[in-house]
Amino acid sequence: MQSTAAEDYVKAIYHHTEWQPEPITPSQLASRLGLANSTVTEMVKKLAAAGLVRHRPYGAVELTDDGRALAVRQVRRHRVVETWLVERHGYDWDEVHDEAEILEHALSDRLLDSIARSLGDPERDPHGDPIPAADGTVRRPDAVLLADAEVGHAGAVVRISDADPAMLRFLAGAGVALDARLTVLGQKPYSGSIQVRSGSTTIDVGPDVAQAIWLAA
Amino acid sequence: MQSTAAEDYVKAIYHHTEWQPEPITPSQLASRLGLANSTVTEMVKKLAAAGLVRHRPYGAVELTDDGRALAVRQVRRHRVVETWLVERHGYDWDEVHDEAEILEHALSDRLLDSIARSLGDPERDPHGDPIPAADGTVRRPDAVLLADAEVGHAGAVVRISDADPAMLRFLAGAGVALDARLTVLGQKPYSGSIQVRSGSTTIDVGPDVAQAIWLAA
DNA sequence: GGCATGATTTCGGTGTGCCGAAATCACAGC
DNA sequence: GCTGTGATTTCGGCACACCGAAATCATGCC
Ligand SMILES: [Mn+2]
Ligand SMILES: [Mn+2]
Ligand SMILES: [Mn+2]
Ligand SMILES: [Mn+2]
Repeated sequence: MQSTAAEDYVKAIYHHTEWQPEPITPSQLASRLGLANSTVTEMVKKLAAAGLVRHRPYGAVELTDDGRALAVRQVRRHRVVETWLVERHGYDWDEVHDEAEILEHALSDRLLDSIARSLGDPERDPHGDPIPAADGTVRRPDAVLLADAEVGHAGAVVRISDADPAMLRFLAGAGVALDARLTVLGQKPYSGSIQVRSGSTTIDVGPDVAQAIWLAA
Repeated sequence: MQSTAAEDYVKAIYHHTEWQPEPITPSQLASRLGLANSTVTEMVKKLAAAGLVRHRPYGAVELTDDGRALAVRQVRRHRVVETWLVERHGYDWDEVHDEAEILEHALSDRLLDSIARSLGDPERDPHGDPIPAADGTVRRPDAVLLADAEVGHAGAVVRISDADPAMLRFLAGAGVALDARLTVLGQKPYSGSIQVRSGSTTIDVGPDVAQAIWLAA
């Protein structure tokens, strides 16, 4: 059991607990992967038999140590590829995900490490997600979700979720990029949106965006 | 019908007629792909239904124009990847084939063309095989198989078959590389081998090698 | 023209990863 | 404690790419 499907499953499970620590349910996993619940149930059973995942019937799904190791490896591959596409091939940060999703399964370890080295062994990808080292080491920066940040909090943008390419294009247009310094000004009453200052301009960001941006703590 | 399997089938068919023009039989195709004859019969039927291949029962298999176009595209991808691995990632010419065999199915056209451009749009791969242009144009150099070359013939090595990695290592050790100038000295009686001069040294090459090296005409 | 032979095709079957519909379960609210 | 509800699992089935064994065919030789 080391198919590209298995790689995507463990990566999705890992991803779910990377920035907030709650185990993932089968239906969450199914919707993240775009698959039917029944498909996920069956595959989870196989992953459990292969020792990559722990799962008691009707419960959540958690990675074993082996599963986590495979996931970390896969996350490294994905993010190295995304970084390479942006740095060396002129892709925008909203264009890299789909290509990386395929390529991550097709590169040998040797080639992937060679690409990483040629990029100077970067520690984060174009969206600020940490790139695990070849030995599996992960360093995650201290960060606060913009939605959870207190009024007055100021800090550099450390990570932006790459889940929605359209949002990434919007943010790039609004001047919000990695390392941009943001200050939380406050809530707009009844609007559900947060006012943020970026340089000399003020932006209103809705709840979706506030759930996608992480600031240095 | 545009699966990685289909891509490999049309590539194998194309390959067979690239340097000598005889149509390929199902069993030749099977042995080249490492598959059972029955598997190939079935797949050829599907390829024919998809318009990539012409085939009457019990006959040979030929590419249609569509099939040829797909094959040329695939050959380009394979050879660009091989070149990239050698030029940019320190692979030896006997190490690139397997990695390219997988990667060729995983790169988008955009990324492949970007890689090709970064290499200066090379016209041949590490083994001297011509790399088709993005528009499908192919230029094959005038060449003679060493086995067919007349005594006294002298010319640069233009192509070496990459089918046998061990042979490639042997040849590299013997100083036979792309563009090396060889002179055919003659046959060794009863040995089945051909004497060749490379620079100041003389080499005896057996029939396998003589079938693998092409000299400028 | 008949026949042996090897190539080719047909046939039944496998493993993987997926699906929708039906059955089952956990749990929250009463 | 019962029950309704939504989540989860089970079940039957499909597409793809593959296999070995059995049947069929084309051909070349007598
Ligand atoms: Mn991504
Ligand atoms: Mn993937
Ligand atoms: Mn291939
Ligand atoms: Mn080659």
